[in-house]
Amino acid sequence: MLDIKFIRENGTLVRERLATRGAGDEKKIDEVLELDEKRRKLLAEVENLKAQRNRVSKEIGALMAQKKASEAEARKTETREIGDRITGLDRQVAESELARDEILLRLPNLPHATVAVGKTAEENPVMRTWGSLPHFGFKPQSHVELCESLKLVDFARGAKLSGSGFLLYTNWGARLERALIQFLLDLHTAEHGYTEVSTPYVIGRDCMVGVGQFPKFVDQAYAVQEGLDQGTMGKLYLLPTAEAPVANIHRDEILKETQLPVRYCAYSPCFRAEAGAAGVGTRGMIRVHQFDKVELVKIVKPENGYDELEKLVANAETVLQRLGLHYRVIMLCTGDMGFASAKTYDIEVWAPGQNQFLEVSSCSNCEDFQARRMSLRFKTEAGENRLPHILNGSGTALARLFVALIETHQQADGSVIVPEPLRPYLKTDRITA
RNA sequence: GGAGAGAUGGCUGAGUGGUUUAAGGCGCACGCCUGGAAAGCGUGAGUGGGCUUAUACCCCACCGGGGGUUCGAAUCCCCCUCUCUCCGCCA
Repeated sequence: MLDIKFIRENGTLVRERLATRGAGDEKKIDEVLELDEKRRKLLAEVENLKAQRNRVSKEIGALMAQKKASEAEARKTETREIGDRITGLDRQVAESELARDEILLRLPNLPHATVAVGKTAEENPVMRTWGSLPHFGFKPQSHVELCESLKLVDFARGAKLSGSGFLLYTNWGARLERALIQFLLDLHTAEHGYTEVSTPYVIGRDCMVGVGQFPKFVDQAYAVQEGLDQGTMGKLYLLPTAEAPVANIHRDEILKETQLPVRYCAYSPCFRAEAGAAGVGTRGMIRVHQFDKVELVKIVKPENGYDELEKLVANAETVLQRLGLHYRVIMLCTGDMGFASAKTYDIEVWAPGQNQFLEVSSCSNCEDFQARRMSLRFKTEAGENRLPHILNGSGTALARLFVALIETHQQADGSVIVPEPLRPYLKTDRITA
């Protein structure tokens, strides 16, 4: 959420920056300012009345204590009407506040000044590339073929259990998935200084609002209904990413400055309805309704936000380097950035069987956009409460990592060589049929 | 799922309609005292919002959340959430 005070004082700037996203959000600014103006006007009015009522009530109390009942009665009738006016104004204040926040909650974050301005993914600048295109002395198979021949994933039965977009990993496939999860968690905790957490997979509405998933993207979430009681319907959601619960761990708290930076990593499955994406890259494991991911979340002082973003990306890159996978880092341009982010780098890994790069990580600095939504602050040494920057990044998403890994390390005989760092977890150096 | 108890500031713990402007204690910060410290004494200290050049005044709101009664609610009434104890069920 953007700071209403900032919008008030920098209307032009806000409109310009929002316009670079190309979604027309800047048109909402006038309306927000109007509602805000209205709210503050009504608020001043009602607060004066409340001050007046407080004074008179106190006087009545004093009169009662002095046993001057009739005088007290007179003051009561005199002020009775103030209460009605207050009730009416209170309602109007609440209405304009609600209307204002309804818009504010749907306005995306302002892109950082260093973000490339552009409309679509075509305009995302490539920051760097690591490794090189793998060479094969044969025609590389796609992960779908490999999964079938090596019996790593049973696509048909996954669909039987839960519909298309759900995977049944089998035998070495299941073990490889588990090995990857453990490798990633060990890497980020032991070497990168993150504290591991394991969160509920079913989370409340407030978590979703806090990270900016709601109210705008409700239709992308799976809502959980407890039993058949309609009263509980829609109160809980399957998490779309561990970012949602993890970033909210300190919601409504004031951290001590010395606690920062906070660094968490968490494994979780991620559930995405992918409404409207039917038919887009649905074959195989590239776009599914449920996938595993290890997520990294940082809460840092604002002045360190962008240094920490670079480090976050580097932490995620380490994963691909260790696994010997060719990848590139791109910066999302203003038109392609996510709702809550001020600056995002995506890491894309090369998938030889697809002959394309696949997004396996998205690392963002959301600045204070989420912190404001969830009322997460920290107290400086000087005693001032400030909003921290909240960063998140995948470290990394698994289904696509799985794809790139088996496609890259496949051999002419149809087996897959297991990269060195995974061998202690998988207890084998080669996956064969 | 059933029965009961509870939710008050950083913590503890009073407060059942009006000097509560939330007592007292612990802890915290600063000052006095001291050679230094402890003890003692004094002062201060929450969150959000409005007004404002201002983190200065002043004002409003906040005692788990939401509604209601009243001139006035931490206190009375209704609904909800969470925690604890016991019982039942259960991996």
